[in-house]
Formats: sequence, structure tokens, C-alpha cells
Amino acid sequence: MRLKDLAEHLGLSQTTVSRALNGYPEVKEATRLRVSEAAAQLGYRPNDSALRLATGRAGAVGMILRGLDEFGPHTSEFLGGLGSRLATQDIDIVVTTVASYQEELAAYRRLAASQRVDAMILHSPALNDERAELLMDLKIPFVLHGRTNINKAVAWLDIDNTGALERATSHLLDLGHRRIALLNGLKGRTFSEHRELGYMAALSARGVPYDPALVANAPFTDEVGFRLAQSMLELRPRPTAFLAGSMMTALGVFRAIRQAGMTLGVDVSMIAHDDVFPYLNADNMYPTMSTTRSSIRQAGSRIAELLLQMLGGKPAADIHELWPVELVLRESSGPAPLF
Amino acid sequence: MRLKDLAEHLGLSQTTVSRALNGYPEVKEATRLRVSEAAAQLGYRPNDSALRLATGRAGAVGMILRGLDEFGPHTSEFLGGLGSRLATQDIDIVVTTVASYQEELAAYRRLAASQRVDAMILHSPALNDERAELLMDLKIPFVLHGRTNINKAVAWLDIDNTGALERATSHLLDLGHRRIALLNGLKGRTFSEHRELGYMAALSARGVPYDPALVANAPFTDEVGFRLAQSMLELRPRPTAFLAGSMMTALGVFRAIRQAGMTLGVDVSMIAHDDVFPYLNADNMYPTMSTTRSSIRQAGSRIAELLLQMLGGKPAADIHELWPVELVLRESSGPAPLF
DNA sequence: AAACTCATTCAAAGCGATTTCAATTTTGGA
DNA sequence: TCCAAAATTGAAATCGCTTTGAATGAGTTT
Repeated sequence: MRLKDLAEHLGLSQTTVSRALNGYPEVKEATRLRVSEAAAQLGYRPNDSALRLATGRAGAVGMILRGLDEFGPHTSEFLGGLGSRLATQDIDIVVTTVASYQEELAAYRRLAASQRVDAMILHSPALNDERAELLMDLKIPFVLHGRTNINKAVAWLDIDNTGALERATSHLLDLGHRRIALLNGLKGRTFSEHRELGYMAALSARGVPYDPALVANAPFTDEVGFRLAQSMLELRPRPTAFLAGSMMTALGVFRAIRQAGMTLGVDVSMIAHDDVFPYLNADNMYPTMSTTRSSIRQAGSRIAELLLQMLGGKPAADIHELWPVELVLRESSGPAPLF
Repeated sequence: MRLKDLAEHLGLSQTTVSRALNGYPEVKEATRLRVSEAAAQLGYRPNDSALRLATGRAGAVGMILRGLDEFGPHTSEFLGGLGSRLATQDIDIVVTTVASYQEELAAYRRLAASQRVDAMILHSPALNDERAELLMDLKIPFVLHGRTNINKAVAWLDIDNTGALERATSHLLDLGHRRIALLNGLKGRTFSEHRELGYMAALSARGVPYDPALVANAPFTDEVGFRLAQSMLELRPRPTAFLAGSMMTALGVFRAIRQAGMTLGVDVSMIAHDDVFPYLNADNMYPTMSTTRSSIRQAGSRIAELLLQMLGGKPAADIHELWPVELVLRESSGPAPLF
């Protein structure tokens, strides 16, 4: 069922039918009604490719997911948030997966040149992010989930990682902890650097020395969390608290603590960062887990909103949002043990 | 940079340039070389919308994700597998999210009518799945991840859930367990029904009675796993083993066992189904977790392959794959305790 | 009744590719 | 050297929609 067929069926021109369906004012109300009824009844839907070609808009936003390290439970949560907002405007998400960083850059080029998407989401940025510069060169609108050093005119939404870690660390210090381990994300990633900044700021505010042996940069998996915690617990003096970068890391740390015969919240404390997964609830753990919390799903839907504003003409330079992170104290963080 | 521009730049017709780039045989080799060099140098990429309109192919496959219950860690893993295969053919994935079942049906209609995708992935099917029938009516090619009762001519790839649960249950029976709890997925979902079938078959083969109090149907979250296990452990006689439908469920069960002061693998056994997440490794748990294992990422990439075959003309009726599920025995499944 | 608005409607020109069919150039053999 | 066949190239139609600019017709004003 093409527009032409519908027009013939109604004895009208394509022009009028098109206008009627798209809400243009110069169509008689009776005609519009007749047209939309026929369209609904015959199940007419404009052909997407034709519509795009004619309007120049793609009706989709792109997101590129890189190999295993970028893929995690947070990905689908973020997509869920993003999609829920975009769906209201009939915009969908084009997901492209790539294996390497090189491929990723090529994929941005391809997506931009083919004009398959109107805008893009850039995530997990590094401090100096080549991809952000590329997208600016390509003049394709994008919103950054996170931040980079080159924040001239890029639109971004980020959470206050520095503040979150500063507060979490300070709280552990208040509880008497002096040997606090930081299981951080990959080196070079903005969020990792920001978290370390917050951690260091809290330490130095109390004059507690920074010990590089207590800081690790690694992917957020339970296995890595387990191994790192295990080896750190063998240090003497051992850490009495852990700051885990993700819930998966936290699960691994938790196991290491138990395997070492210690009790979480008593012998060792932990505060983990929680992106809020519907299927893994910090509040229902045993013991319940203290967290720095920020819903990545909400970030997704808000980023969709910002993207729509950008497409509506709002300048990227005016789009910056820094979200505070909640510190939720539960049972896993207790006073430092007395030796 | 349009085809026209490139053609003018080269002093050739659009026709020839198009043919040269698309590898048609009737182009002089020297010309082809000249054209592809210029294209590469000028960064020419065909406009996607125009290409689609002209060819009638969308160069994308669609996948619809429904609200919270359908969204889990397995989603992104599956997408990763799917995308990795499709990327080799420059096909991308259009992800649409919906909140309700009604919206989902509408979304299929919309995607089909707008011809935005060449094919679709249907997942988490129910025994009688209205969506499968709809897609057949709409005559849009699709591959089903899972199975339904109406398997006439639909292409599907599924894992042998029945066999997996039959073996897992049998193994627990071999170990002397008689009260085996099944924490299953939502009622009506094919995989849940298949799993229950395997469970029941194993029980009845040994003459062990089926106790509905030991079987639950619920979403796969740690919270639900925790609550269900907690209440089941209060039954008398209590279950001595659990079959957990997912790793998230298993984490919850694990907590319930510990909170009850029991030891996994000694007082209570557990076998969980593992979709294989890179960030959550059954082999590194403590104790290590016995699992029925099948990589959902591999399923994704294989489904992409099947989809490509379908688009290449292979009849849906010839595309059926039933994957065996490994039973991996580790420490969490031990002999039944003696009371 | 002529002249002029204003509200509707339509024919046709894009959008940027592919593809059919025709035209032109090369090539090979007599 | 000439001609038919084969190899290349090109002009124009097509895909299904939007949108410009022109045309039609009804209603008002003089």
C-alpha cells in the first residue's frame, strides 16, 4: 500500500493525501478526516526509506558497542532507558557492534556518511577522546554519556563520580578505616580518573597517605574483583575497606572476603557503585550493600531527551548535566576493626 | 558527496560509477580502479536511504525489547553475538523498546509496514505466540530464539531446555536428593514449560512425587530468588537442592542459603542455568557453581547467520536448530545430606 | 457582472541511489 | 581494411515520499 495507491483509492492527489496525513493546514477538515480514516483502515504506513530520502531525516539514533569489555549488564539498562524515551517519537536505535577501536572509528564514519542516523550516543569516553573529535569533524550531533577533556561544545550528561568517591571514601575514613582499596575501572577512562580524583581528595583531606598497592584499574567483572580482592587481602597491613567500581566487582570482592574467612561489614567494609539493575538489588543482599547509586536507565532516558532537544535546534554548548550520586549506607560498611 | 558529484568529478556517468563500486562485471578494470580510488579518497559512501529505496532492502534487522521483565543481562550478550555476525555484512540492528505487550504488537506492525528492517528476531516466545503469527501474516522473515507450538514453517534456534533439566534433575536424584526445588521462569514461556517437562520426566522416572510447593514461576532476579529460596527452606521437610533458572536467581538462592546458616554444596545443593556472562563466572564462585550451560552470545551470532541464510533464500522450514546444553558439575552440587 | 481574495487541490520536480535499454567504442577475424 | 561481436559506457526510468509553484473554484467586494 503506497501513497499513490491510497491517493487513487480516494480520488485525490498524492500531494493532498500527504499533507492531510502530516497535518498541514491547507487541507479541508473534511478531506483530512476522510484521508486519515482510509489510511487507518487500509493500514497505510509511509515507506520509511522513501520518507527519509525525501526529508533527509533518518528517524534513528546510533550507538556503537565495542567488544567484550564495553558490554555489560549496564548496556541493556542504558538502552532500555534510551529506547523508552525515543519510542514516544517513533525514533529507533541503530546498534552497531565492533570488535576493536579501529573498527569503532570506521563505524562512526560509515554511519555518518551513510546518513543512517540523525544523531549518535557516545559512551565510555576517555579523557582525550578521538571519537568525540571525529564526531565533531563529521558534524553529526551527539550526546556524550560521560565527559572528556575537550568539552568545548559537546553536549554531555555525566554523574558526579568525583563527588561520589570523595563522599564514600570520607565516610569510610570517618568509620576509622585507613587502608582503603579502590577497585577502579580501566585507566584513561574519564570516569575512572574522576573516581580516583575523589578518592585521593578524601584521603589527602585527612592526611592519609595514598598507597598505589591499594588501587587497581581493571574491567568490572566478578572474576577480576575476586582476584584483586584476594591478593589485596594478603597484604600486611591488609585493607579494611573496599570501594568496588561495580556490582559485579562487588560480588567478586564479597566472595574473596568470605573465602578468607572474614565477614563483610564487620572485618572488612565495602561500598560499591550501583548502576541500579532490576535483577540485582543491593538492598536485598546479605549483608545489604552500601552503594554509591545512580540509575543508568534514567541517564539513558534523559540522554534521549537531550538528544531530541539537540535535534530541535538547541546548541550543544548549552547541554551539560552533572548528576549527583546518592550515597546509600547499609550493612556492608561498618567501623574499622581494631587490631 | 553524492554519487552524482563523484561521477562528475571523474567525468563518468552515475551508471558506470555505481557499477564500478558494486562490482558489476561490465566495467573496464582500469575504470573500476580509478573509480574506487577516487571514492576512497573523497570518502564517498552511498546515502543509505537512497540505497534502500532503490534496492528495496533495508540493511537492518529488527529486535523489539519489552519493558523491564524482558530486559536482563542476557539481552546485551545476545545483541553482542547477533551484532558481531551482522557487522561483517554491514547490517545493523534496529532496537525498539516497548512497555507493554500491546505496544509490542503495534511495534511489529509499524516496523514491518515502514519496511525499516529486512527481518526480525523474535525472542522469549510463549507456547502459543501471537507475535509469531503476526509476523507470518506480515510476511516478514524472522528467526525465533526459542520455540512455539506453531512451528509449521518458522525458523528457530533453541536450546534443549527439557534435556538440560532432565539431566540436572537426574543428577541430583543420583546424589540422593528427593526434595528438589525448581525456580523456573514465567509461566507460559516456552522455555519454562520445557524445563518443567524435563524436571518432571526425571522425577517420574525415579518415582519421586511431584510437589507443587517446590516449583515456582517468576522473573529471574536475585531478589525473587532470595525470597523464594528463603520461604522454601522453611518447608518441612525442606528441599535439599535447588534448580535455579538463571545466574541472578542463583545469587539470590545462594544468599538465602547462607542466611539460613547452611552451606552450599554441603547442606543444600544447587545447579543453575548459565547463559555465560563474561562478567559473572560460575567457575569462579565460591563454592564453584554447577550449571547447565549454553552461551547466549553464541546463540546470537548463530541466529544472525541463520537470518542471513533466510534472506539468501533458504526456506524457513529448513531452519531449525536445537542446541544441546552442557551440564557442568562443580562444587555447588553435592550428595544429599543425611537427616 | 467583473475583479479580487482566500481556501483547496494538483502536477511535477526533487531526494540519491540502482537498473533497464540503448549507444558507443574496442576487438578479433576474414 | 572492414564488419560483426563483444566490451564499455550512458541516458533515463524507477523506488515512494515531500514540497514547490501553479491551477481551480468558491466567496467577497465593487
